[in-house]
Amino acid sequence: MEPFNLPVDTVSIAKALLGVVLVHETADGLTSVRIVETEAYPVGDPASHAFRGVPTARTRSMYLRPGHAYVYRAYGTAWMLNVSSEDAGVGAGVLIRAGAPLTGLDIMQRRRGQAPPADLARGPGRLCRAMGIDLGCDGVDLLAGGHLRFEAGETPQTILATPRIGITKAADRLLRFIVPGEPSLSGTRRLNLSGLTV
DNA sequence: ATACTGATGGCCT
DNA sequence: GGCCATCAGTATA
Repeated sequence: MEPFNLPVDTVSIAKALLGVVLVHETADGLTSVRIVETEAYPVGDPASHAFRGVPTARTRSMYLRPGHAYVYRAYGTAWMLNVSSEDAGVGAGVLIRAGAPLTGLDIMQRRRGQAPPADLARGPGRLCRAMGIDLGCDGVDLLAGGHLRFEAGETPQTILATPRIGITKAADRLLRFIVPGEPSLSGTRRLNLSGLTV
């Protein structure tokens, strides 16, 4: 297993995670995706669950040192996977918004129902659903080589920063990071800039 | 193709 | 009681 390290700064982690392989081994088998879309929720960000700076029962994992899973439920139906950032005791994180499926496509399809391969982990809720990630994964050290873990992947050629999706506060900040052109990018609006689909 | 809506848990004032 | 870091389904074009 490859040694794997992350920077500490939230925005740096959000960029560094693009191209990284996320692996989950469960009783169903092994699934993995290549991360193509992330969002940073830095210290002081009004859109962050840790905005107040005080850990709660839900958000305590955001205060762990970089590389731990913070899993929560959005809108009562979808799980969201985040990666803690900044030093221990500081609340911040990076939302994993989408991945390109690599292995275990059959398992993902069993969990998600019939869907085009590129759509299986397209969106933060779908990614968790496809990979079997739920509250039980909260607090896991993703750098420790366990069942839910990061593995080194191919560094993307280019990274693009865009506004974040689905939030109302600080919506103008360019804290969503994508690998341009990936078919597994989320968002109903797909911009097409001079022939390049982002 | 886009637009709207219901389901639903947990945290907020 | 209101507000979401969402998704799948339905309706309309």
